[in-house]
Amino acid sequence: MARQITLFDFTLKKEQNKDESRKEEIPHANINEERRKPKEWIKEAEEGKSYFLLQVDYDGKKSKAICKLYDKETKKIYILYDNTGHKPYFLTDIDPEKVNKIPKVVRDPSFDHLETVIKIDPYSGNKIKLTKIVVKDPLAVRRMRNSVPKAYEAHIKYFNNYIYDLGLIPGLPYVVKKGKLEQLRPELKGEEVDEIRKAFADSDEMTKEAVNDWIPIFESEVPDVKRVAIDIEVYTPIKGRIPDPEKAEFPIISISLAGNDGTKRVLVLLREDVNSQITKHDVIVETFKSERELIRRFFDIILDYPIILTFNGDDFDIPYIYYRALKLNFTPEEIPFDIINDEGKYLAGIHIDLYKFFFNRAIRNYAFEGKYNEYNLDAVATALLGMSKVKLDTLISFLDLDKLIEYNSRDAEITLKLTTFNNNLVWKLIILLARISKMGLEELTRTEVSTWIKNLYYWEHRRRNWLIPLKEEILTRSSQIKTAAIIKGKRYKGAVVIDPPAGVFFNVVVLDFASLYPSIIRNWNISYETVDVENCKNKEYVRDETGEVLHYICKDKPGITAVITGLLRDFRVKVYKKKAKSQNISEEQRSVYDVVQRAMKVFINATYGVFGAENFPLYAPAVAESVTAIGRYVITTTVNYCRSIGLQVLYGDTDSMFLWNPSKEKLEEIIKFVKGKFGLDLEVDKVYKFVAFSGLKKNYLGVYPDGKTDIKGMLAKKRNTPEFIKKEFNEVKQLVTTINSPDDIPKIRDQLEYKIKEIYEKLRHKGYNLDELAFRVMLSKPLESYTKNTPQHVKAALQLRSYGVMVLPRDIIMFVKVKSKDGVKPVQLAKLSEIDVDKYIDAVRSTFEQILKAFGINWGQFTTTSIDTFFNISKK
DNA sequence: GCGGACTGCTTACCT
DNA sequence: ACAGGTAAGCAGTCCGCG
Repeated sequence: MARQITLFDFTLKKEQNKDESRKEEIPHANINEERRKPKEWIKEAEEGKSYFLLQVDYDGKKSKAICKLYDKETKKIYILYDNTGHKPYFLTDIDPEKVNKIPKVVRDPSFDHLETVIKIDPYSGNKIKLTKIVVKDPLAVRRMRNSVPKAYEAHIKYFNNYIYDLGLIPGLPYVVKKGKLEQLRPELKGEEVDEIRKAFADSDEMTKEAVNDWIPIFESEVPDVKRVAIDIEVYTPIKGRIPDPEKAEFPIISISLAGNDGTKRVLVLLREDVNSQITKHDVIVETFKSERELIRRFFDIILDYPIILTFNGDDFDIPYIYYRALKLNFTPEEIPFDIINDEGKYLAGIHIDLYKFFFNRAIRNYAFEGKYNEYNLDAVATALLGMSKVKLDTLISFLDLDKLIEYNSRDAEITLKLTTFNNNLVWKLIILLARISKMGLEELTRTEVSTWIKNLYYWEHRRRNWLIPLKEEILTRSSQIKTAAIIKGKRYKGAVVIDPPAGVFFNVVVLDFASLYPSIIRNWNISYETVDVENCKNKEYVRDETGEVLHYICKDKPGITAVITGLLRDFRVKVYKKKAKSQNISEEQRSVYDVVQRAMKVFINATYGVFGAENFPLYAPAVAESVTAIGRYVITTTVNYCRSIGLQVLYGDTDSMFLWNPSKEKLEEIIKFVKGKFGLDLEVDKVYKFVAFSGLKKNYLGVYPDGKTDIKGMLAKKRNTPEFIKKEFNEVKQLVTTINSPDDIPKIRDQLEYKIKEIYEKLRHKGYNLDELAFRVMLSKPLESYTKNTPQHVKAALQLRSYGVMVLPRDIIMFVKVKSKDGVKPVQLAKLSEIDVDKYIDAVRSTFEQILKAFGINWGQFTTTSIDTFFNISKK
């Protein structure tokens, strides 16, 4: 979590040799293996009742898969043990007789039996015979898979394998019939079905077939599952030391709970060391004389909830509670938590750590469009809810109980709200993502988008009875790369960026290709099993913008990636984006459809990228390279066409074109051209009153007719730019938005000049405070890992550490530039008087130059001579 | 011993 | 562990220089 380091963040310098002390501190460090949880935390599901499937797990004691189901009526979670006799297995391409001769397989105590199965080869479409090695427990697969020459589908987690084989979809409603789960389909109105049919009228047969299966995923109701957010506060005698959960050496002084059933509760420990007077609160406050009683009460309350939400609970709250409870002599059987692989497991239901979910890059960029760029609770809540944590000017340990209750309860409230705001947007998003990826909630919220996509594709392979190919088998076909990346260390060439002029241009229309890469994947039938494959009758060559042939695509049958991406894209564009804007339905319904289209966007946009990612199990560099090559070909051809009909293309990046004052007719002409030539949709994305280009790529200020602005890439936008520069730039921006025609520009030039002189003077006179002057840079890794050089923020962090402050990865280091050996000092240790003013003038200069250049002003014109003149005058 | 040209590292952005 | 492209600022190195 990105912490803001405050002056209170001190820790003992002796922390270093903590390894030895740690071992003694954990009395239960080795009992993980034999620790057992005989208590039945969850009841079994009943025959004939309907439930929502939330997750599938493996129960080691019963050696069975278990489904975790939610009942809307009782608001409780139930489990259903597997009744189909499903067992773990993997596949191999040798005959059963040969497998029988491998002792490491057939002599293993967990070996069960062999079967011959028929699968379809994704490349040829032919049926192939394989031997299925069935075992009694999932760990046996790991032991055996290296004993056969080729082991297929041997790296899939058992519970996911179970989901694929039974065709389950987490997040959908099911009814228990004869002990098995049967999907309940939503009822659709006739016109809704018609609308969907229409959207896929021109699609291939394979897609049409699949559409029916996807409808429940998008249309089934999302249940508002009962859940509670929790947050704990721990007493810390030493300033700023973050308590170590495994040691759990300090008492839990307060636990807050906020439920979507209206619960607002704080359990607080009465203490001698602070004022324990408690006045009125809008939450229920329960006080405890002993910490043990407090924790016991906490366990009692949460057992009513099927879902627990935390913010960073995997790394802090849950393990702290767990180890602290053990320390207070709770037996493991009394604690409804367990810590497995750095995850806090809630044994009576499901625990979702929202920190991990909001940190997920795909969620940040595609679902929330970069609305937050720091990932602590305060930053995310401020950006999404407009609500922040209670500000403190002292340590938690010193707060009187009234303030502690207020602080603690706010955190739980915010955490809950992160899932309930905008009609449960985030909750619905999580469920939609679970349905699309076919993953249980706990795994989904803790993994990145490549895992989601992998799971979606594995599930789809199994549905078609396709054999999931080995990584090597894909790479023998689609690993050839033909282009060189511009950036050192990258594997292949990416997108085109057109060099923009510097200047102010009025009436700029931005056209962009609607989901360019996904559309290319769909229209060109791109997939791992269609690019550069042997035995192909119907080939289409992939040419980039230079006309060079890079790869070929096989058109004999639809590619799985093209089908799935195309289906999601068409559902999104033709059905759900429209529904999200429809005036015929309620605001609440519209917001549901907006969530649906956002969830799709995540998968659609990330699909191209994963095929170029080495760790993705279906990694196929030729696939990724084909997509960008076709992208370059498409945009280059279109830009040339624009220019041929007399339009001025000012700028473009990947899939966009900035046109200067185009006529409606010509716009329509281009759109028609693109549709006809490529079958792609080109759309008017934005219309600017004017755009101020700095002359740099990915760097401009666009102003809309109503005065609203878009700033892209400019220094003034970057998080690490000091606040005072951002503030001053903002004022300049306000000035600039008032411009309505080229005639207004000279007046603005004078005002810009004056403004900069003002800043210059204020700097010289130390008119800004240290916080405003601070550069804020994130530490991306542990201090020791900066071995190649020592950047400034690392220097500042080192100073902090030698002063006794703990610094961790993802911390934001605030430092100022000073005239000293290092050239920097952390704000906490700096004085205003030692600021290196010249360095700040440089920073002001580079930030403002980006806008000045657009207005044709040269910094040197008025700074070197005229600023000095200005000062000579003002000094008089 | 020092400065300029250069490369590499790091961070933060854009699509 | 989705991708590549662009920019800024600094760290560090090499080279030349009586």
